[in-house]
Amino acid sequence: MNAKHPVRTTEKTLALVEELMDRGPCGVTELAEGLDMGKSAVHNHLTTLREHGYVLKSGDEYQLGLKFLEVGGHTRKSMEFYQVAESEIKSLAVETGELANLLVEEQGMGVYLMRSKGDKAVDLDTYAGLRTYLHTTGLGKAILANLPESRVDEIIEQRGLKQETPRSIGTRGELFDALDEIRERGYAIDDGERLEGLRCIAAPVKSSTGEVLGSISVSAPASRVSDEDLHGELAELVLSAANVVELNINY
Amino acid sequence: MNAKHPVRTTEKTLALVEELMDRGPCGVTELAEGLDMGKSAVHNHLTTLREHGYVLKSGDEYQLGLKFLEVGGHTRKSMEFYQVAESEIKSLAVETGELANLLVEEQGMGVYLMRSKGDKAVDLDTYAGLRTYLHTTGLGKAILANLPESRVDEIIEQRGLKQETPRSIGTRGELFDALDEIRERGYAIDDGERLEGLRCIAAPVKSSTGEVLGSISVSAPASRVSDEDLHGELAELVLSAANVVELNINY
DNA sequence: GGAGGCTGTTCTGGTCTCCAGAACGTTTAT
DNA sequence: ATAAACGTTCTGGAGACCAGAACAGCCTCC
Repeated sequence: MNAKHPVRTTEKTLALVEELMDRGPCGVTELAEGLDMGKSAVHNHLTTLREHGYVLKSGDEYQLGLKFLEVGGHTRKSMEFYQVAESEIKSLAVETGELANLLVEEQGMGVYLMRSKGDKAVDLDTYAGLRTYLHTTGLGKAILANLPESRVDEIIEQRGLKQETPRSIGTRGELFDALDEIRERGYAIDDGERLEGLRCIAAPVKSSTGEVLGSISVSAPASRVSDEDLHGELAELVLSAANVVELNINY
Repeated sequence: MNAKHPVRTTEKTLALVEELMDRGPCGVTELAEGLDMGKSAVHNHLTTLREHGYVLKSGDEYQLGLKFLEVGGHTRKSMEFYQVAESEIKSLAVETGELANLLVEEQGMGVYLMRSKGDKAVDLDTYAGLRTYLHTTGLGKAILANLPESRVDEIIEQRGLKQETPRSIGTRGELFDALDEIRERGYAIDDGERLEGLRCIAAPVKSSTGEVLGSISVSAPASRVSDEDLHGELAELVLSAANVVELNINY
């Protein structure tokens, strides 16, 4: 897992990118101080990134460019799972009028592939590409519930069980109990665990070999979703969408 | 513009990323040959990128990870123009039933920020993040028509006037004539210039200071769009959408 | 079955390059 | 005016990147 001979110069470039992402547009000096590097080094990295479209300069400020979106968009587009699920997520958003989401697991984290807003949908601070801990969302738990137990332990080891809110899962035992329940029921729910007042229902998508490919969810404010809705019509719509994706992937 | 002291190691990393994007999942040896580098160097770069989530490994193959989408998605989300235009593009897709697009200029190229499919929409090979030459699309020409003449010349100089199809603009004179017409009319059209049988109508979005922020378009197969539609109802819908975005941006 | 051809990975040290720090040219603030 | 910030350029010595060789697995094929 850990590189035997890491390329330190590349690591500096990546640190610079992260710093720019956190700070937004800013100057050379500020970046150099934040990264504990000399101004000239930061400047050299910035101009190099700029020549390749990864960084932009306006006036005396530098910021990230859309080249990352090009590479990321291309990567996403080449994923069969995304291609197949895209239209289904949109339909789900239209049918429910709420926010529909698509998540995959990567390196022990959940990555949102897309979100689609229905006409009543709440506007969360999620976006395509955002990473989350798997144990803190319904989408993530739906995936964890369909991974081998050993892999789940690996992920706990690697990423920990960060408690984002008082209600989120904090121990291995709690998590495995929750995953058992999800497997039995076929879908996961999140009742304000990530965000107060937000309810969420998520279903896994599995390949013909039983491997989990990702998960699909609908998020809605608790005020609009009763328990009967959640476990009734909403569950049916989400499960049905997941099923359609499964069928289309496996032909 | 050109870096005085480029960081060569970073340039190698970026070349590796591009190579992975072009080839898709592949092994160390193949990459090393394609890049004319030693296997060990490629391996070191790959493991470094992997530790930061930019590259994934499955079996003996390496491929790009979704970290690029995270950075790119974050960059896009932090653009006011995107935030404001997103819902309007979706509405436009629903109203017309066709494919609606959002483009911005960056470093002399057009970058698609998003596309939204209506229920009849054709499925083009565009995706969020894709770069195109500005002079080859209606979206790009709508932007060029609202840039200072000197900037347009800079862009021609930097990017050239690549002729993607026999119908696309090939000389500076042709381009400036086309831009004059667009300024007069208020919107740009593309009648099969980029793709045979595809018609496209695009309008610029300008800030209160008159600076062009990007452009909005609808693409549809020629079989569904008569000349009267194109310059009538469709033009009105696109111009109206652009106008709404302008109003929302300038408050 | 074992030899030979592929992989990806590790190791090494000589060469190339990255970068701290100093100096410069501008702009802003006092 | 003066000072203090900024971004940019320059330099050479310390340091790291990488070609090439060697290793450890796979396969395939007589």
